[in-house]
Amino acid sequence: MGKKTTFNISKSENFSEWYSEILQKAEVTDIRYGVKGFVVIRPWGARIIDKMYRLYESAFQRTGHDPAIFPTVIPEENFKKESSHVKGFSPEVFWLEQKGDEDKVALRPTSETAFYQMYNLWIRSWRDLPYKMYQKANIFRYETKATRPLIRSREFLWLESHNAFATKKDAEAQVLEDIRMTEAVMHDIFGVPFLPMKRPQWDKFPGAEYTIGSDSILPDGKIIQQPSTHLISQHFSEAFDVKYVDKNEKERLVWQTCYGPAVSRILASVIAIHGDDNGLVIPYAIAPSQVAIVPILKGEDKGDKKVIEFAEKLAEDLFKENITTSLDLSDKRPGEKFFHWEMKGVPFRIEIGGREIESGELPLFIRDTKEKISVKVDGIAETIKNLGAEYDVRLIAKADEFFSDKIADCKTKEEIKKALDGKKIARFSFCSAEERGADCAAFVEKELQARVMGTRGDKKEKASGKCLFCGKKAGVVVYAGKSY
RNA sequence: GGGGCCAUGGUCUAGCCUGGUAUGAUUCGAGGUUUGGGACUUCGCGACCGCAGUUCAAAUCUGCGUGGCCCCA
Repeated sequence: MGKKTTFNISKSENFSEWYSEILQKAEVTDIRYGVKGFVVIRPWGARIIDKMYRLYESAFQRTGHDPAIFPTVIPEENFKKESSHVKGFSPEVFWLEQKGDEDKVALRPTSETAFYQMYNLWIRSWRDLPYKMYQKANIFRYETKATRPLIRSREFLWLESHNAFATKKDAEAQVLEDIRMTEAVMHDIFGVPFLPMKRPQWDKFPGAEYTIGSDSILPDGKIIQQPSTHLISQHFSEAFDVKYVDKNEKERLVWQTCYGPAVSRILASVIAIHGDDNGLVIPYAIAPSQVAIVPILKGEDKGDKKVIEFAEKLAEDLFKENITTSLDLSDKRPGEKFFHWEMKGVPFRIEIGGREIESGELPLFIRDTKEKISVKVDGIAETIKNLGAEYDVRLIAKADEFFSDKIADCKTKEEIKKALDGKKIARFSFCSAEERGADCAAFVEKELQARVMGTRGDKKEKASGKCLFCGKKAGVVVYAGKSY
């Protein structure tokens, strides 16, 4: 076996460089486009993203959301209607100057102010509610901090839902449904573990009553915010005058929520969490190619034609069963092909030579465990599907294990520091997640270079003792970590 | 928000201090020998980030711009 490794850098030793290198080597992205914060997503990455979108969209539709496609630009007037929203987003908006007297327009940094203008027209009666709609969109934010491909780009790919309800209770139930959707898709399919964190008041979405973000962690111990859901209550319905007539013929403002999973950023987590020093490891459910077929060729005169025919038929049969394959007929040597498809993160590899045609047994290599087993040609599609399901269960379990180990309970500042230095998330008692806790949070940032992520959004955790920073009675249990 | 480092064929890299024909590997294309875990070989294509300045002469020195990476807040 060759001594060469695929990467110069190991993921555990230097995640940052490993990440840059894997994106390039596996042809996921290309950073040479030449505009800061904008990257090209190459076919291998685009195919993963395509599958992720399909799965996420089907989850939206199953939960009663309708698709829509809104313009990329937002009129300046709309954008400015909700005051805290303007204030929060203004610094990162790309503005487009138009010709002549036409008003300037914003490249959407999020689309509340696009949707709600129309909701004002579309929502008339209690019969229209709940009103649940989503779109697949490119979003533009002028990030000033260091940009990283997929992790923090100035243009990213996401889905955003904007929902309207008759009551606050209904809206709050939607927030919980959003968290369940994150669990069902991002965790249960893509294998990205997270904590639903209710953001402190000083860190909520501009225009929201409260925000629940899904925080995941990368191998370097840094927190990455994944989908967030927001109860925006009536802040926008007031600004955009989105009203309905209730059963008693009274006009009422709707209660609203919004939710935004960034698919391109989730891909960053997928790559970071599952990948290893041999390259990508992609869950079976979203792998661009689920099986690589490598024919072992020995020369025209030694039956290559039969081997190729056999391999082509196998690819065809698997295709009919909705299993995507890559049949590698290039003239590289087998060993090189093996390494190539491993690096690309294809879950399974099948080798086919004269021996296999004789025996009807195919060697099947499994990417994550790197073991080679033997499978029968008969019923192979079924076998692969079963192995694929097991494959994903294994990846998710491994990711969960990695994640569960990352939360450290801390009783002193020193313990918090130790947790953070050990690339972990610190959990500790804290005075308050309301505005009055902001000073202590600023202290955490300054002294520990960490961000208070918030309190659990899915359950209550009981605080005890005093806040470690101001000494007042602790009211909440918060989580803090180094942030991207 | 502040600071540092860097930019040479597709990729990685030598040369830069001390200005004068740009090094090597890999990739890519063509051929041959090969093919059950990264083969070998011959030939070929291909580069000094942009603009300005200094100079007889700039990859090399200076300034500005653009892009990338890292550290700190």
